[in-house]
Amino acid sequence: FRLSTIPAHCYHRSLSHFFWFLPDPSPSISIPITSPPVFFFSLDQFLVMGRAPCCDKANVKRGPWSPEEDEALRSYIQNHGSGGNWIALPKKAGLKRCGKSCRLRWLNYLRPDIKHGCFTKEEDDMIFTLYSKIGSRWSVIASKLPGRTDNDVKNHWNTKLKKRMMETQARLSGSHYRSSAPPLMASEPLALTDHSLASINCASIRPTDQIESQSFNGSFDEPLDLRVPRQNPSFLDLDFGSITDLLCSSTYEETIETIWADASEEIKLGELSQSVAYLY
DNA sequence: AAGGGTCTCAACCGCCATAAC
DNA sequence: CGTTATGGCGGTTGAGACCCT
Repeated sequence: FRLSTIPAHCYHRSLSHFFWFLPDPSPSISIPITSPPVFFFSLDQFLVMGRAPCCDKANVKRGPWSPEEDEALRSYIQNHGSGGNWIALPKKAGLKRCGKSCRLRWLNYLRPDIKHGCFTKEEDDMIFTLYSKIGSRWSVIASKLPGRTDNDVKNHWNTKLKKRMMETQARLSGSHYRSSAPPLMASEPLALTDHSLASINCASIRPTDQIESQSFNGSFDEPLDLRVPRQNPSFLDLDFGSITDLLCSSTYEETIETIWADASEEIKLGELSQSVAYLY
């Protein structure tokens, strides 16, 4: 058994060796009692428990926030900050809410720098561009749109932009742009995963000798230098402020196209697809 | 006006990474 | 060094608004 399966409000770490199971209906496991038991569970009850909840769900309010709750949360955070502990905050602020719920409400709605209202065309374009390159990493996308939250961006994508993209793709079907590249499916964009980020700099991409990375530590915000061999001896040296800058740059497209152009003779398509997929 | 379908978006769920112990 | 607590994130849900017939 793991202690994590016991609700947090039912035990204290220092008391963990006090647990005892009621014989209900008949115990198949017995645990030595080394000290007087302080809590009691039936085995059946224990076995169906999931992960420890972050709060006592029976005693927290759920659903939409009232203006009074908003004001209580806003005024508490403006006066005291979140204190780096959202779980403890609701009690201090006099709210009968789960800490996670308070965090979400503040970050997605109450924060003073939140931008409400319609998305601009520039914002839509940025979302399209980033989504096609990194997939549904909403927090990364939102970080490039001042005042927008990941939840906002996600909702906007799911309700409006996804539909628009499908329509565009349908209109363009038959186009052979980058036809030998791995297909970019609307529902399954090639994601820039942590593994793929690491791969830009690691041996797994080297067999193709297509991309050489001088410095990269796996973060979206760290400077990134790429050296891409071209068909003749020259190299295309690229310096980017960050991975995100690379993804948004026009040079990014050139980089990808260059790699594809160089693929024709020396590298098996499968290997190259792999490499370019990493870059995406 | 009614009611059924669709859209929107706030809120929740559950998993994962990592800090803390 | 193993375990737990917490924050962060993407996916999903559902109530209410809106639209259409």
